Amino acid sequence: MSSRELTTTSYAILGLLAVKPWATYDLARQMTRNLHFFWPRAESNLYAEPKRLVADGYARSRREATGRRARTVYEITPSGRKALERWVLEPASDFRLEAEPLVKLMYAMHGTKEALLDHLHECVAEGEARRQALRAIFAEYVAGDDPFPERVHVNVVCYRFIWASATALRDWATEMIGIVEQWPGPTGPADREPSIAALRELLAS
Amino acid sequence: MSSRELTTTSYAILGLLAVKPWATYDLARQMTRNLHFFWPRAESNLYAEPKRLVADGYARSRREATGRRARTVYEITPSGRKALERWVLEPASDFRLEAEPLVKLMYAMHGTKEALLDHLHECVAEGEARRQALRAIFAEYVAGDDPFPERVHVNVVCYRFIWASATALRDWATEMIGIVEQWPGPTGPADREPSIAALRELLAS
DNA sequence: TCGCACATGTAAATCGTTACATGATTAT
DNA sequence: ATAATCATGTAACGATTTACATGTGCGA
Repeated sequence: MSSRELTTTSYAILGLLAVKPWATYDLARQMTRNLHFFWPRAESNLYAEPKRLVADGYARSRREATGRRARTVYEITPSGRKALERWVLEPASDFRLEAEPLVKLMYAMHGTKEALLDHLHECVAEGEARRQALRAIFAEYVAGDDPFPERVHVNVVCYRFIWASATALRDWATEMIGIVEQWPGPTGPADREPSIAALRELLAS
Repeated sequence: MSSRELTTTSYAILGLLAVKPWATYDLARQMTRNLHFFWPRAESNLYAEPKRLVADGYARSRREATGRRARTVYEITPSGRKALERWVLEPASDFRLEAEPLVKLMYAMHGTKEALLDHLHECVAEGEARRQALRAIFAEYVAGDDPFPERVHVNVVCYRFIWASATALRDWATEMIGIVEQWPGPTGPADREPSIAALRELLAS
């Protein structure tokens, strides 16, 4: 009962526990599979978080044996359920995007045109990779293989956002590659007009 | 010369210093105005970072007076310039999105339908707000008011990504509102078919 | 002259990551 | 039998944030 403020990561785990009891490893699996797209956390952190939930009285743990091996299974408590319900009703904090590739792009003039294009190709690859990962998940749903049918509709709402983001990333990068390829170098074209024209077009949209 | 590894935030500041010398406050301004979209950091951190750059020999500081008031102006060193050039050539780390609203959506079934819709409306608002902020910036560029014309083309490449993301966010949330409004409650429709159909459509695209 | 926004930080707390560690299981 | 990878952590470090602190200039 250390009564600290729970973090979003805590609630992410707690939300999983609200569905059913999980072993730590499966919690981590589930997190990296689903929430990783919009709440990425290191695995070690996922192993630590349930312990904190127990310390705060939001979860209970019990030891089980799988074969020769001990595993800890966590289960949500009524108090945990209440905390979760309270939390989802509160307003959420803003989206937060950290995009190092964009920072590098921003300072691309201090590098080479090839490096600039490399970064953009990386963006295309990342967008494409996410779409692939999502395709695999979607296929399971379509095949009826999803473990929690009662959650399908909410999950799909989330997935559609990730899909849209990944697609936007890929398409943007693809278009930018076409443009940058025509620059004489990373310092760009002497003429600012095409860039300004692009902005004018966005303003009109 | 503490020779620690620089962080992305260090390079973000360093990149600004590569353009011209800045006072701390103006650095912070510039960061919140431009880079905040894809590299958000607390202001206090932005005040601390230049000091670290000086300690590492990547920047020099000098005191100036504006009226009665002292201000510290930072300037990049040749060593700093070299570090920056090296950095932009290295591969970038992945995009990282942290979206608490989506986490709350994911566990929306433990709340009310109104809360769910509130979160979605917040998403629309956030997308719209970003578009507005960008519009203001674009207008300056179009009017020819931008301070660093030689950087226009790279900046526009970045802006176009932010614009696309903000638009995708807004459009997704708008569409989801339409769908969720027809649910009987946060536990969603009894029928999973519409959700699955949406996935099928995405798979085909 | 009162208050508010500007301008510039500092100190402490903390969430999270990196790097390591180790036994168990499975494939070759 | 060996290697790989699964499963489960721990400990230390550190970047960043939160909360505080403080003086300045300006508008009403």
